[in-house]
Formats: sequence, C-alpha cells, structure tokens
Amino acid sequence: MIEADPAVTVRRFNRSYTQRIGALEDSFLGLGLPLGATRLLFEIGVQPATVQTLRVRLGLDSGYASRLLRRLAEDGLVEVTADPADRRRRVASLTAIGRQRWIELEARSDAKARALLEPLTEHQRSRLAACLTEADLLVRAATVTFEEVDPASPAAREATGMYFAELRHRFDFDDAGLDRRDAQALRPPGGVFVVAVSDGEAVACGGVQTIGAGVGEIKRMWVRETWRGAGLGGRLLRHLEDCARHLGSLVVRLDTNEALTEAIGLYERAGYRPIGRYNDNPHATHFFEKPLA
Amino acid sequence: MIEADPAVTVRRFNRSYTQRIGALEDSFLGLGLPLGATRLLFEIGVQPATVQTLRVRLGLDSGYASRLLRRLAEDGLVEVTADPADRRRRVASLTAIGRQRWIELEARSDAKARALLEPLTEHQRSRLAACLTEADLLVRAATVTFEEVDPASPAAREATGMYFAELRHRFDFDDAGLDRRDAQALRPPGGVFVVAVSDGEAVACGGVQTIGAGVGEIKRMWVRETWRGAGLGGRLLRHLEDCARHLGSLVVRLDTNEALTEAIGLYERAGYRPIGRYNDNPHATHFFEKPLA
DNA sequence: TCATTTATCTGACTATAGTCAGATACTCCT
DNA sequence: AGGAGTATCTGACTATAGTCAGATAAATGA
Repeated sequence: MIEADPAVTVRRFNRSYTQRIGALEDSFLGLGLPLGATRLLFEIGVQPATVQTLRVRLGLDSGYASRLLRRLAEDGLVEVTADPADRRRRVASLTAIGRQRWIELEARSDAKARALLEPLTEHQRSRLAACLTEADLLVRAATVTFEEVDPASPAAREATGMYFAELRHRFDFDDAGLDRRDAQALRPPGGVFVVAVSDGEAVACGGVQTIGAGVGEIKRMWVRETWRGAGLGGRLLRHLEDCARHLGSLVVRLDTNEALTEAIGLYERAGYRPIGRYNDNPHATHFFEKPLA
Repeated sequence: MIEADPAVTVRRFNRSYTQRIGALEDSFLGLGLPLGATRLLFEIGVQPATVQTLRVRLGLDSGYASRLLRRLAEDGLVEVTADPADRRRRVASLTAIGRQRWIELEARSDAKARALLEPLTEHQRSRLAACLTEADLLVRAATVTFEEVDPASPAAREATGMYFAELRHRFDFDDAGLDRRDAQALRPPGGVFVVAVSDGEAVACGGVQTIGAGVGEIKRMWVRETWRGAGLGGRLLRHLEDCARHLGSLVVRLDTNEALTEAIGLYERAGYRPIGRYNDNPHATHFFEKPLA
C-alpha cells in the first residue's frame, strides 16, 4: 500500500473522490434552478457582494453573470442594488425567500456529507476529518500565491497590521512611526514587499530592504497563525531571499525578538547563523545572517 | 484548529479542494474535444470496454454515449467493433492516434498533479500522499454497497474464489465440493449471500445460513486484503447479523481457523463468545456464538 | 470640462449536455 | 421457430453554458 509517487496518489485520490463526491454537487440541483444560478445563489448567501466580486469568485463572464443575476432577481431570490459608494457597482444580496432557499441548500449539502460519514465508526470519522484537514492545509499552502505589492497598499497594510498586533501580543512592542519609516525602504528600487494570498486573503507577508552594498535585510516576516506548520514560512523565506538576490544582495540579515521562538527555529533551519547586533532596533534581541549562494 | 463536526470538515475540504483542483480537470480540455468526449476517450484508454460498460461507468444516456463514440470514431481516435461473444454488444478501443492522444492526456494530468506538489517539501508531499491515501480508503469504505446475490452468480464465485485462495495460502485448506454443498444453503429462503462492491469490484463477501431453529451461521466472511483496516469487516458482520435476524435467527454462530487471527479479533470485538465445537468442519479450530438482541 | 476608464448590461450567437421515443439487430428461452 | 428481452443506434428535441461585440452609465484624472 506504500505509493512511491505522490503525484500518482493525488491523481488516484482525485479520480476516486470526485466520482464518489460528485453526488455532493448534486445537492446544488433539485431546487428548480440550473447549476450556474444555484452556485451564484449560494455564493451570495455566504456573503452579499458586488457583481464583480461574484464574477471573479465563480469565474463567470460578465454577460453570463448579469443574466444569471437577473434570473435570480426575477425569481425573487436576490435583490440587486447600486453600491452607494460607487454607483457603477451593484451589490447582490438575498431576499427572505432567497435566504430560505439558501438554508435548504445548506441543509441538503450537509445531509450529503453526513450520509457519506454515516457508515463509518466514530473513530473512522475523526480519522477522515483529520486527514482531510491536514490535506486541505497542505493543498492550500501549495496553492498560495506570492504577490509583490506596495507596502502602502491595502493588502500590505492588512498583513502588517496583523503582524504588529501579534508582536504587541507576544512581547512589549510599540510600532509608532514604523509604518511610514519602513514603507519607503520596502519598495523598489531598493526593496520589495510580498504578500502571500489565498482565497483573496493575506495569509503571510514579508519584505526585503537594502541596508548596505550587497547587504539585504528581511523585515516583517509573518505567517497567519492558522497557516503555521504548512511550510509556508520556509517558502516565503526562500522567496524573499530570491528577491534579495535580485536586488543585488550577496548576504542577507534579519533581526528578531527572543519571544518569537518558531521564527528563530525557522531561521536556524534555513541556514541563518547568529551574528552581533547590526542595528539599534530596540525590539530586536537576536540577529542573524546568511550568505546567498 | 480542532473541528468538532466531521461533516463540516468534509464540506470545507470539498469546497476548498475542488476549487483548487478544478484546474486538474481542465487538463481534459485543450485536446480540441469537448469534456464529455474526452472523458469517454480517457475511459476507453484505461481499458477497452463495451459501450454498456462505458455508459454505466460514466453515467451516460445510451443515445448520448452512441453519439460521443461516433464522434470519436469519426475523428479516428477510437475503433468500435462488434463483440464476437455477443454481436449486439460493441467494444470500443483506441486506435494508434487515439492512444497517442490518451498518452498526452495522461501527461497533462500528471503535470498538473506535479505542479500542485511542486511548492511542497519532500516531507510535506509524503504527508499529503499519506493523508489522501487514508482518506481515500475511508471514503471508499464508506461508499461500498452491499449486494445480496446468488452464491452461484459470477460476482459471488469471484469473491469466494479469492476467499478460498486465501485460506489455502494461510493454512492447510481444501475446498473440494464446498462450493456446491454450501451454495444451496446460502440462498433464500434459509440463507443469503452478500457481496460488497466498490467500483464494480468485489471487495468483501459473506453469507448466512440457518442451521437450526432460531440459529443462524455466518459463513465465508472475507475482506480483500487491500481493504482491511477500514472497518469494512465490522460493517459486513453487522449487516450479516441483520440478515440473520430477518431469517428468524435469535443467535448466530460461526467457526474459524486459528490462523485467521484478525478475523478472531474482529469477532471478539463484535461481541462473539467462544463456544464448543458445534459442527464437524475439519478446518475449524475456533467456534463462536452471539445472541442477536 | 471632457476624454478615459470602469462596472454592468443587452443582444446575438454557438456548442455542449442531456433527454426521450422509437427503430434495428442480435440473443435467449421455450 | 417465434416471442421476449437486450444492446445499440437514430432522430428530434430542450436547456444550459459560455462567448463576444457593443451599449450605457457612473467615476476618474488631466
């Protein structure tokens, strides 16, 4: 039962699983609506959103989306109103009847999942849940995309906001003025800021700045708590090192606080060696350096 | 990160996974054939089969399947010939060009799977493979269907054939005449024979016969080796006990050989208690009984 | 202010997916 | 041999999915 090639395992799983779980998708039917309309209804139910957001999320053509929405509106399931902030945009939300249908849909989907689990013992169910949770985390981690953004952009501010919040929580940290001071350094030509995005959500971030001839510094590296243990930190670190290389660095440094033990472990595993203090950062207690091969 | 409800985990996984892996299905496209035709081409490539088999496997309407096949034949990708054994049936197989396309399809699908794994470390890949393998086994086990068949039917003979082969392998067993002798007892009205089927393949079997007033006996219980550890034996046993109840049994007995340690463990966990020899089966060394509540 | 860009909608399409009622050719059973 | 049943095919449909080129209205920037 030991499979040498993970790719083969992935393919076998996909084939077997989708065949069996295809039935789960059937729960989208039986409401008297075609699949496309039902997917849209479901998506609106999760969270009212602008037409554009829905289109991107479901990968729909603009004309097609418009028609589906009109159909749902005609059936009295959704309401489409202009967004007061930008009257070009239109926001779709469920009506009372639509909400009711959505709840039906949820119940149906839930019932299907329960029916799948029903023949299993308690122990097997929790094994399955554990396997799927771990697989999900790994697959999510594998499909994260790294995006180079301006440190002042909303995505970057969202990520650094969470980063600073965590630092405040873990040790005596004060970020007064940091944002403005660093933002300049973490953008081209001397630096970059990278946000890791999954499902449109920032799940990790990090930046590089040049602090001397051939010397780069990694700053603000952070991984969302729910995403730790998936190797995302290591990947991000390698990515940032590549960025530093492109910026002309031959060696890369970083500082951190003794409270951030996982981070210190990560740096050590990645080949960083402790060095003496190289800056006057009051929050830093540990300093590392790594030559870029 | 601990999820109380496995059904929620299953649903979240499905949503997240299919969204990311949907791209895998895209590999079916880009050959210049529509999805349906490509699925059919792929299935024929796995193993040439009769039109009917293909139809069942892919869940196609007969007219639709016929048309898709004709299109593939017109494109020179498949050959459809009458089955010499039954000239109503037609067998589809790939032509040289079709085989070439199929290999392309495989390569494409493989590349997608590898691209998914590419960002992961070696360790993470094997973790993912292990999770998916276990999840797959559990889901397969959960979706096995129990079918009551005649013990002389091809499906039953296939299963008992494998059962006897295993007995011969594990201890000094001789099945001379057993097939005919038992076949009579394992069919209605006094008995039943059940085959567990997954993907059209027999993966477990077992029978019940009546050996006295209110006394049933479980016979020929077997689970395919690759399917052990998924709780299928326990489910089958419970199913057979239900069958015995329906046949009017108040108590159910069974015998087994000391070499079959997993089976003995299963019976003990299921509430079977050792009793003295109740028959003259020369291969039996252990005898069990359980009252049916 | 006016040209540009953006968000959405409309109309006019095409192809795919899928269904259903027969028709046809073959097999099996008595 | 002949009737019942089976496997497949054909013709005639419908609806869904999806595409594309504009049209329209609101926002944006020089």
